[in-house]
Amino acid sequence: MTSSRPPWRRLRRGEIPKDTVEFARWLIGKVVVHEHAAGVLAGRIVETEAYPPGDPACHAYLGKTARNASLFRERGHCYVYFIYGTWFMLNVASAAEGEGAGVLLRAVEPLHGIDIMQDLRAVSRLTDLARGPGRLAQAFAIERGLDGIDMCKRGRLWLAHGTQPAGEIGCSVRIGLSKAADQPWRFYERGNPHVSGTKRLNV
DNA sequence: CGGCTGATGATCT
DNA sequence: GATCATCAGCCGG
Repeated sequence: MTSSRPPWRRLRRGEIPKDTVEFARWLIGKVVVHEHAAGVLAGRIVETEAYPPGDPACHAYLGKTARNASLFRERGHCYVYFIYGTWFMLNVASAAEGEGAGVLLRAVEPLHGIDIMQDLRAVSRLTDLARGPGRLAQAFAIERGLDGIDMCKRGRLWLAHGTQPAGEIGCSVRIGLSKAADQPWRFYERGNPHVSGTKRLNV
């Protein structure tokens, strides 16, 4: 691609499903774009997890704080947080203003800016670039400064429709939780090698 | 391939 | 002081 504008069609807030779990499923096959200083980074979303209102595992569950404030914004805003002393996680708020819920982007298939992602991650294998939420954030140069951005508007970080529709979508329990670990709120594109998790979760 | 473990720092109690 | 929506590296089968 040259210097022209990225080709993907931006998501409108009005077309986002209002139900968080439905939204997580719907996001499979959509595209996330970061207009980074080094160039445009884009990937096709292949794995998500829903953290709906009232879910004990949702960061909004215990109420609004400085860290999780973005989760309480209108659906479509991003929520970036730092965890395990090393990793950022990229989420999309999924509820009405003030309600508090979100969808974690767990893995993408790199589409554009792959050479930049390889520099950011220091790995060359395509399937190691953004398979897992921490890796995704690293490959996409996601950091604190991006927290709260409206991903339905023109800007540094936004969501778009894919050019390739989602394939068959699988569902499993969420990964890495101690609370509400039995809810089937993880979604992934079946057979896609960029999906994280163990073999038995990806049936 | 699956299972385990140490690293690492912000956040909240 | 505990917890944490993880990862890379290592080990055994």
